Amino acid sequence: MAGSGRSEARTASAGSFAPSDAVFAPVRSQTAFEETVDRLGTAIKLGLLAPGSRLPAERELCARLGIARSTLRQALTALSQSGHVFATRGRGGGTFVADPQPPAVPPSQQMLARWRETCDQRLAVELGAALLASDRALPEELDALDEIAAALEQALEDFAAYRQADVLLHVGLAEAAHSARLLRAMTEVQGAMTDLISHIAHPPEVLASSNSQHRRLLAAVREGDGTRAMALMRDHLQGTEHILAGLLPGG
Amino acid sequence: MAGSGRSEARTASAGSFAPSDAVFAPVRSQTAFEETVDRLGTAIKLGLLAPGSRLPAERELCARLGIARSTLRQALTALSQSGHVFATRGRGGGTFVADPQPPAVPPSQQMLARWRETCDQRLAVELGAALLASDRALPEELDALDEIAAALEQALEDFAAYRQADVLLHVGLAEAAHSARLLRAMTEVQGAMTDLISHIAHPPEVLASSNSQHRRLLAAVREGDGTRAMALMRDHLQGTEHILAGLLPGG
DNA sequence: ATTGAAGGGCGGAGGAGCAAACCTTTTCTT
DNA sequence: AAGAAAAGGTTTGCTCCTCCGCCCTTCAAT
Repeated sequence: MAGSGRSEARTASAGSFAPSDAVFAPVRSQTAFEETVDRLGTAIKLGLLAPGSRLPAERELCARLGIARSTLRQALTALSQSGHVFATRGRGGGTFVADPQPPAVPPSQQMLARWRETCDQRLAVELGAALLASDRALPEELDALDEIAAALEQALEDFAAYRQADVLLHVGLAEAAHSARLLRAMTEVQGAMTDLISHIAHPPEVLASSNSQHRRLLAAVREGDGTRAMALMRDHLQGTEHILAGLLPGG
Repeated sequence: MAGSGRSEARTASAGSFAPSDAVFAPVRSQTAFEETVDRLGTAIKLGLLAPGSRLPAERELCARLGIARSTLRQALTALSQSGHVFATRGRGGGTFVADPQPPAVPPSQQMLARWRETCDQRLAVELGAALLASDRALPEELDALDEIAAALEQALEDFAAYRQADVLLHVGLAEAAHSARLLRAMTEVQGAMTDLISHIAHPPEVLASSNSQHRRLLAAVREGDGTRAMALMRDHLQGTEHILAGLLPGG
């Protein structure tokens, strides 16, 4: 890059920082269409919108999303062509989440190349969620999380089902943190993680150990012990990272 | 909210979650123009681009940002009209960061209403940065951070200067975490925090105590003790939160 | 049979962004 | 002194995204 060592004369006073690379990195602005496909598609892939369930009517949904109906329809058309939703017409009809969901597509080269960044982002989001949930979670929210943890223990043999419940647990934790931004960040990063790991074999022993971590994590959150919750979360996430580091380049 | 208890018949299997509010929240995609003004404006307000320093030439900058030159010029025109940059023509000219920077504008109602969300986001980013930096920071990066901490201790009386060095410290920590996304998230959230707190009086005693936290935090990072770094960071951030909670509504 | 609620389909208006020129100013080189 | 080079400033036309409004088709409920 930078040809000759052209020293810029006067730089910032406090050291030789060069964060300009980050400041001048490409601005990538998604269109409303792309963003909508991402949002709905991720929610569906994560099981946040259950198979068979009905989406709000187009005229209502576009109002909620703050976009024009034609734009929403473009997104729905895309999701319908990829087999994630289907629509029926007439009164009582609507747009429904497809019941056998289409098979997941393998992650792109880009995704695989940036897997460590994704894990870093997840680390931040999950630590924040664990700490805030320890302070703010309501008893009924914790009960719901315990139920999900119980469901997880029944799903050691079926990774698709396991992953789905796992996502609900982590998203539920972010919900219990009562922070809308953290919740959105959590769904985004879980979507990226699902893309990364859904094609990887997970032996039942690994899942069982993961479950024990879930239990201890929820206990710490219930006690309001944020420090322990963060420590447990850290260990929990390192499991995934080690698996990925063993399988992907750039470890 | 939700008017009558309209039970949706069949929902997800594992509990009564309703994350649909988050899934169907408005998609608001910034334009390339807005995003560019934000990026450059924030970098300037945070002091990441030092007053008097020169931006890359328009033809180069628009290539780096991945936008058309006309779009970039719109952004530069906006920043020039707000007094953040100025341009000189001819060979050897260019676009420069204005030297006395224009006075900061008071935060908008929206900003003030969402201050807690901003703090939550900051918590996640800073915890992640602290932990990752403890694992990954290079000695020379830590030395640079120590220098900034030293500069901070000379600035107890001038909050503008203090805040600027403080930002450099936190952004530097994110840099030492070696995660591009975390770095960008850090600059974003520091920009939001600066908007929130720059109009608040900070007594020197508070800043002094903050400095002692900085020192202990950097020591923990240098030792690679991520757990302690996170605990110290947590305490450090709570200081700001308490101040804001005392002054702003919605505490 | 009628009605109402749903998806499906135009067509035009407005604006954002891009691309490729060309102009003007200033400084450096020859 | 002349010219080349490097910068910001300007103009034009095109494309694509998005919005808005209106109408059509389907089909269960009444």
